[in-house]
Amino acid sequence: MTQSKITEYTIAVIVPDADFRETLKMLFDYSFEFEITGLFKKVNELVSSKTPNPDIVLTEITDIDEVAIIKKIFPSSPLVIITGDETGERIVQLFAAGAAHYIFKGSEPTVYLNTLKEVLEEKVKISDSVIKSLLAAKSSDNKPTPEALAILTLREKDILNLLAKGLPYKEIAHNLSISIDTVRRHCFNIYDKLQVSNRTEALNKYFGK
Amino acid sequence: MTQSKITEYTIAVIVPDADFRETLKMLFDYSFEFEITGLFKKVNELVSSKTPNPDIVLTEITDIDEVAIIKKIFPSSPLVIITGDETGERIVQLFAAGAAHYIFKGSEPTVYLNTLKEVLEEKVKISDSVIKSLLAAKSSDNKPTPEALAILTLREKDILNLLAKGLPYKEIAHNLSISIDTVRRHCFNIYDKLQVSNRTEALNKYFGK
DNA sequence: GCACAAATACCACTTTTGTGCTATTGCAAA
DNA sequence: TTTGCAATAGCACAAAAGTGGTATTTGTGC
Repeated sequence: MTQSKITEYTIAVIVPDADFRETLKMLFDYSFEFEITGLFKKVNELVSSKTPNPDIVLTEITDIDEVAIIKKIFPSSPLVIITGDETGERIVQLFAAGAAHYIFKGSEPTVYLNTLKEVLEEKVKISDSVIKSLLAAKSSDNKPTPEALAILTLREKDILNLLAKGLPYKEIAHNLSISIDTVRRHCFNIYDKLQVSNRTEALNKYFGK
Repeated sequence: MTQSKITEYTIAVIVPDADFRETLKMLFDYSFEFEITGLFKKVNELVSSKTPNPDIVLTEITDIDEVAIIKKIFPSSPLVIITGDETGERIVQLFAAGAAHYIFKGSEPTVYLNTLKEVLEEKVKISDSVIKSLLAAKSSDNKPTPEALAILTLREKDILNLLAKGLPYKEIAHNLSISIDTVRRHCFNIYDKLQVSNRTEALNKYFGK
């Protein structure tokens, strides 16, 4: 007596942990809706495989560039990330990298299945424009702190903006048509005022990290 | 001869400025897709009205508390905010208050119509959990460029993150319990891969300026 | 006119970085 | 099994950055 599945979605799973991977395999094997067409430990396994495009991809990988690679291999398959990161520091980047949704690792099996189905049925979707807006909004937080702005002179800000480009003293000097020693002097004064001891720290402090 | 509208969405508009409100009224009156079912100057006008739930709400109000009130009155209607120059923290807060999207005030009429349609048709939506994550992630926002991500090894990324703090070799070495020479080697390899010649340039390239 | 800050400049010195070599170990893919 | 890369480490030298001192010019405010 065979059991026929009603709505069957193909799913690719990339999960490093062996036990967890097996658990997920069982979950999908016993579900009526999903059929695993690819089960991988790491992204590079996926790279060298010739797995056909699944309807959806589920992965525990949270490294941004690896997520990007998965997205490159299956550009049209929605990508769901399993994460234990409660603070969600990386979540923005994960969405930016192409994730469609995410699931907390400790969630119940039904949460996994329901979230995946929701994503597939397009009930939840985040538009690129919204993501862009959010990222843009966040990056424009990188404005100088008021205190820092107040204590630096105009010229010091000029210098700082050139420091931000990674230019060496010599080029800053040439750029502003002043002597290298003057640039050094300005830098020294900047570090002194911001109470830091090198370029990177100064930039972090001035531009808000 | 009457003109029948094809897809007609109901829309509520809350805009303080009289001229602008009239402009929007005209825009929607002449559009085929929207029918204004509520036109208000302020939020308290909306409160005392008995306007039925519209398909979508458009408002110029950017005060977080008032936005929250609108959201309370029409909990199921997506809310689109018209904003002049709001950047940074504020936009994230607007999303947190329940906004589905926003439009810059100076935008072309078609931008208004298209954005509203996008919100309605694409089910553009951000879940609360994502908003919380975004708020939590805040300033610790580093978004490496995909190309840069692909070529750096895990260890090199470790190093880069410490470089970003402005730490000298010595402290990076101590931090990772490896020798200074190894740190120098990693840095050299990083610069080589990113095709830059110092820390600041590397950080700009990797973290997207 | 004088005081003061900002911008300029030079010198000397130390520390940190950046670059070019070589070389070993371990792991994973071909 | 061999090949290749990641990670480790050492050494030497050149280049740049950072720190201290002093000093001149210029413009603004009192």
